[in-house]
Amino acid sequence: MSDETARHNCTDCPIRHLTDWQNLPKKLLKKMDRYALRRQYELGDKLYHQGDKCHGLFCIRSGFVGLRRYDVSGRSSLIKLAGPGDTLGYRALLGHSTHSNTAEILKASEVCYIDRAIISEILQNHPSVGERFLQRCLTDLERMEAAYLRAKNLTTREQLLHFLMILHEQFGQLDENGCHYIVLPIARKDIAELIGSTPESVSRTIKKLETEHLVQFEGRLASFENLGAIIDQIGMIH
Amino acid sequence: MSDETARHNCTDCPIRHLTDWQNLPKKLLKKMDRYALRRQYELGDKLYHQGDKCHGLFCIRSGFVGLRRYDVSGRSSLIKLAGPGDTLGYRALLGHSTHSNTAEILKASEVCYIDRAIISEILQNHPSVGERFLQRCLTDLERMEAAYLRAKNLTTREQLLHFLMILHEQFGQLDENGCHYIVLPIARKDIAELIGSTPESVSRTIKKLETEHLVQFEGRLASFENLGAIIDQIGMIH
DNA sequence: CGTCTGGTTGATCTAGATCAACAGGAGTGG
DNA sequence: CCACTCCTGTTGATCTAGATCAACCAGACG
Repeated sequence: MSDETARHNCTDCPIRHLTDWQNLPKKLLKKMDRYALRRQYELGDKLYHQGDKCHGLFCIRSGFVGLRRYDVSGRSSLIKLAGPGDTLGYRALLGHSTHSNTAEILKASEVCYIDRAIISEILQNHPSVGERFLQRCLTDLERMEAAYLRAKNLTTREQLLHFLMILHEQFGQLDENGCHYIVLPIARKDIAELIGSTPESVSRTIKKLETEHLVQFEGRLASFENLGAIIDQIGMIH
Repeated sequence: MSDETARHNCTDCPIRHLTDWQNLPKKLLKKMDRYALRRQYELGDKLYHQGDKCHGLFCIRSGFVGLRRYDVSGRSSLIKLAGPGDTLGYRALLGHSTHSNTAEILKASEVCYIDRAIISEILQNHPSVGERFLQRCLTDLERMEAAYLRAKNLTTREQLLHFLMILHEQFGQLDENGCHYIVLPIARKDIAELIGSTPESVSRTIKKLETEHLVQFEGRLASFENLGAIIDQIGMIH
C-alpha cells in the first residue's frame, strides 16, 4: 500500500457518472470533497477484512477489487469482482454490522475512502441517498441470486464464457483487425475462484475454447474470434 | 385456490412478532387492518409469477411457499423457502420492477395480501418502515451470499444436513422419548431443487444418513438420533 | 544463478447426474 | 370391488464433469 494519501475531489471525479453518487446535489458533493481521501493500492492489499468493524465507504476509481470470504476451514471463495465506480462497504455501514467479506486488491487500484461520519450525516439529512442505497441493495440481491443460479446450473465452460462476456460488455475493445478483445484484469486462479472452479479446470477449458476457435488467449489478452457463437452458447442471462 | 377471501386483523395476528410488522405503531396496524385480505391456498397454487407486475405484498401466516425461478430452457430452481412470518414481494415493490421469481405454494398455506397502495402510503409517511425493509434487504443479501457459498462448496450430503438443521432450529420438536424430530414441510423433489440436487441423490443420501444412524426417516418425519454428531459434521454457518 | 509464483499438462478418482425400472398409495371411473 | 392411471419415492446401472495429485515449464526477481 502506498504511503501517500491525498485529498480527493469528488465533484470533478471523471468516473462519478459510474458511481452511486452520480446524482448527488452539488452541495453534498462539496461536503464530500472536504473528507474524501484517495490512495493507491497494490495487488494483495486489503481494504478491510472479514469481521472488521466498518469505518467508512470505499469508492473504486480504477483497478479491480475482489470480495473474498474465508470459511471456517480457511478455504476462500471470491464472491464478486468490483471495478471502477463501485462502492464497497455499504452493507456493513447501513446494517450496523461488521464486514462479512474481505476486500482484496486483485489489480493495482486507486480507491477513495469516505468516513462513516460524513456518510451518516448525509443519510440523515438526505433520505434520497438512503433510497439510492436501498436500490443498490436490491440490485445486488438480484445479481447475487443470478450468481447463485449460475453456480448451481452452469458448467465450468458456461461460467467462464459468461465471465468473459460480462467483461466484454464493460471493457470490450476493438483491435486494428476489427476483432473484439479484452484484457483480463485478474489472475487465472482468481478467475477459478470466482466461477467456482480450479486453476487446472480453467486452464483446460481455455484450451478447449481455443481449439474450437471461440476465443484466443495470449497471457491476459483474450480475443473473441466468434462472438456470435459464444452468445449462442450461453443464454446471456445477466 | 379457495374462493373465500376474508378480511384479516393484523393488529391481533398471532404471528405478528415473527413478521416485518412486529414494531409497527398501533395507528398503522389499524390502517392495515382495513385493507389486509387473508386467503387459503393449496399445494401448487401461485401467489405471483416470475415477470408479473407487483400489486402488493404477501405475508405468510401458515404453511410454506417456495420462490422458484425458471431459466430460458424451462428448468426451474427453488431459490428459497418462505414460512410463517415471511413477507414476499417487497423486492419488486420497492424496486419498481416485476417479480423475478414465482411464489409457489409448497404446502397448504394461509396468506395475507396487502395492496401496494396502502404500503406506499405507509412508506411515504413513515420512513422507519422503509428503514425496516432496507434492513430486511441487507439480511436477505447476506443469506443469499451464504447460500451461494454453500452451493459452491458443500456436498449434497452437507447441504441436506444443513437444510435439516435449519428446519430443526425453527420447528424442531421433542417426542415422548426425548428425541428431536421435525416434519418435513415439502416434498423430496422440492428438497432436491432447494439444495441443488436431484430426487435420486437426495434419496440415496437419506439412506446413507439412516445407515449411519444420524437421522431416521419415515415419510416426512425425520428424527435426529445424534444431533451432536450432525452439528460436528457441518460448521453450521447459517 | 537459484528460487518463487503462475500457469499448463497428464493421470487418476469420485460425487453425483442421468437413464431406466419398479413399488406403494391415492384417486377415479367402470 | 377391481382395473386403471397418476404421482412420489426408491433402487440399480452407467457415465461424465471436474476435483485432486503430481510433474513441469517459463518469467520475474533478488
